[in-house]
Amino acid sequence: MRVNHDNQPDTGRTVTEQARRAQIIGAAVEVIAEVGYANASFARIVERAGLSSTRMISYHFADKAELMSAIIGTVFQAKDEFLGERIGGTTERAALLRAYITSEVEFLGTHPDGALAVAEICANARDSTGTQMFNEPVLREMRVGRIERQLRQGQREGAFGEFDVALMALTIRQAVDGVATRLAAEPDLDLAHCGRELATLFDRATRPAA
Amino acid sequence: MRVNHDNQPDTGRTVTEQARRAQIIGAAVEVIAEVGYANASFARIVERAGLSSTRMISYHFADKAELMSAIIGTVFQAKDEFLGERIGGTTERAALLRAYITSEVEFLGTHPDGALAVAEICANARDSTGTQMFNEPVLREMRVGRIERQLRQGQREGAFGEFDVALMALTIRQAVDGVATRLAAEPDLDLAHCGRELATLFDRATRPAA
Amino acid sequence: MRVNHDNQPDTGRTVTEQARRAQIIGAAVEVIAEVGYANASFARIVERAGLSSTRMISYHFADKAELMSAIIGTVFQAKDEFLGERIGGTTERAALLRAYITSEVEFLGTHPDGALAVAEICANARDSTGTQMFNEPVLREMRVGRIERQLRQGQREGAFGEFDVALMALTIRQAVDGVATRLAAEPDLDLAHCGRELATLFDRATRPAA
Amino acid sequence: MRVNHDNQPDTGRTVTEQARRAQIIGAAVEVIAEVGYANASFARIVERAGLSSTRMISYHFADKAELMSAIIGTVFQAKDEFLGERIGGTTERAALLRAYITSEVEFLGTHPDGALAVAEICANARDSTGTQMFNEPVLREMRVGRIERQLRQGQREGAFGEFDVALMALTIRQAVDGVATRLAAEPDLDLAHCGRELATLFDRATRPAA
DNA sequence: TATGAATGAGGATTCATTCAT
DNA sequence: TATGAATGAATCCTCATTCAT
Repeated sequence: MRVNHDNQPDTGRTVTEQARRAQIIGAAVEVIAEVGYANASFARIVERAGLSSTRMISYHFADKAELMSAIIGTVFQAKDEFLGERIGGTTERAALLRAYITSEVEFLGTHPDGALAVAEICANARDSTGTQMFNEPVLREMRVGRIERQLRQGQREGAFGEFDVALMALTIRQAVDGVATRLAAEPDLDLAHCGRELATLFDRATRPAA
Repeated sequence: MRVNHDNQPDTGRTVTEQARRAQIIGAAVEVIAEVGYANASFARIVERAGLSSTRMISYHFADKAELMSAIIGTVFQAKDEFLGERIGGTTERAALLRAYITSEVEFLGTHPDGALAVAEICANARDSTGTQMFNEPVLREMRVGRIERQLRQGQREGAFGEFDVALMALTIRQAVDGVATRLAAEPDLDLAHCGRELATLFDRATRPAA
Repeated sequence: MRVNHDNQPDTGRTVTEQARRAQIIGAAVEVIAEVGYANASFARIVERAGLSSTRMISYHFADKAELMSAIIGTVFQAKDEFLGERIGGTTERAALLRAYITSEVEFLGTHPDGALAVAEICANARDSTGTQMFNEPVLREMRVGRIERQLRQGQREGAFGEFDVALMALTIRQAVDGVATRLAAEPDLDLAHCGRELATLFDRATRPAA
Repeated sequence: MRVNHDNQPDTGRTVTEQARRAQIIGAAVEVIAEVGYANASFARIVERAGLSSTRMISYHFADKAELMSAIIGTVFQAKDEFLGERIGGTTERAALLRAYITSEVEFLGTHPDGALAVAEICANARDSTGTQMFNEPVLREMRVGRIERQLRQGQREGAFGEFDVALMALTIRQAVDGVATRLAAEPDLDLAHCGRELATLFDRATRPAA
């Protein structure tokens, strides 16, 4: 039996182990995106992954919470790379916000299941007693930490007007998640258009008073 | 055994029946708001309602879907009344939008559980096979129908600038739902402030180009 | 509340009472024929009858067993009349047997649901502990009493050859019930043909040795 | 959790798995024979099998339908072997029919529960909506396929007279099933006698016209 | 003659998880 | 590194029946 299930990066894991985890994570992402968090049972996930028994999941992940954490970690890493490539050099605050929003939406096109799965997990992940799997501060940092810092810095520099940063950040996050959900129901959705529209929306909303 | 469970208004229901349904709906709303849709089992609901067995729910509602529909109906009716009183006479488009948004947020203060429960249901309500309980058009009409119509009319009248109406409406809805969720984690949240902030945010975002 | 539920003929019952019982019996017959004895719940029966609650059944019949008895009584009465008209004057033993079999099969055409329902009830009617609702001698008399007497009398008179009367009677009963079942799956079945074939079959089987 | 429940022969199953399935099948057969199909709940079956919870059945069989299929498969395999040994070399058509019928009845003596259980399942197996578990053609092949082929071939060769093959086959099947039922109520029934009687009955019924 | 309201027991099935090898 | 075997608790829902009016 494996000991030391943990949520660290793949330190100390063999290649096989990493591959199995990736396989399970991939299947779980697809299943969650398809049937929703509540119906994403271990049974459905192993079926999708082509594995023989749910025992495989329990073997590679300590419990459901760890699997969910691993999914979030995987998707966030992919998103960080994706955003890094697109936002990298941008320094001007307003341009940065535009770039951030369009990139987030663009990311939905390359990882539609991943983005949706993470949104589902964040919105629903609780254990059977109803208590959140991730505590509020962690959840908040994951969802809006980066945006909040950007907005706050922009305000400090005078690039943005006055507004409640936390609320603006939450609204941006919710807007992107909303597009992710809509994309699932409407696969032909024009994401580039959505990105531009949202960017313009929040550009207007954050612009300093004339 | 009761027959003819249906989702119609209380036509043809006795007072007792209506009272029991209201009691169950109330308990269900609280439970969903507290532990989330996925953990809102019949067992938890009857416990909260102080009833003897889950049989009581099955007796008064055909199935879980009908209970959820009834919850949505109840909350929407309350919200419609609430909004009606606050928006009633307003005719000017921009003021109407402001009033709509602040009223929606204000409603979260009077019915925090109801608003949260409806958001949870809309986001999660699927049967055990993973297929949505309410089909996409119905769901959409419930969530953003009213806002879309307001925005479209305002654009026609020149009160608003150019933007993708569907996307703007979705963003507004998601923003309000986001506040509902945050309110659950942070009961002291200043809703009046949130309402004003959101109203200003979307006022700026929809204003015609100077 | 009604007292004196009993399985007697309609003595002492008002016209309304009789009508309600007939309505319920009719619905029950249809439901049993359609979904089988095991799935013929009170709920399905009242739904078919267009009544408001299963309470109606419990009110007019002491319990499920009495309802089943009433169904059997009703169908048997109809069948007795039907057979009486067709067999009435026949005295010659072999002709009587032919007439009996063809009439039984012909009856399936006029009361397909009734015949099937009775067969289902006889085969399946047990309470929840698994013990038969009707005891063996009663059941046997209902199913093969008449045929056995005819066969025995015919043997005594030398009109038939030697065979085990009980077994022959059972085989005839089972044959007719088999046709009833097949008719349900194959509504266009040529019953007149089936009747002639079965009559010939058992004519040959019972004929005295040459 | 086990995946890949299927109704195939024991290919790919471990010995333990096969043993457990056999244990459950055996218990189910006894229970069905004793209390009838409708009352043969998972609870009763595990109790009879001496297992701890109904979960054991759900673990080894996908659902009730698969358990029923497995029972039918098991009993049919036993019967095929049994009939094979007794009928094997027989080529003459009339003798073959006699041998078939007597062997079928003799089989009731060695597997009274199995034969009765299969008859119960065939007659009653429907899901909760009332629709048959096995479709008509499959059911028919199981019950009368073999007899029909024998009769048809015999007619072609002139060993039998004229009659409706399907109806004769059905009557034979129903006759044997009738004996199985009667045996349950009357355990001392002389099966050898019954077999001879039925064989004679159908010999007379199928014999070519003099 | 009817019905509204309620009930306790039981139905099959699914859940994530654990033991032992 | 993997897996076969098992499990207790929980899921929603349906059953025929009873109480009180």
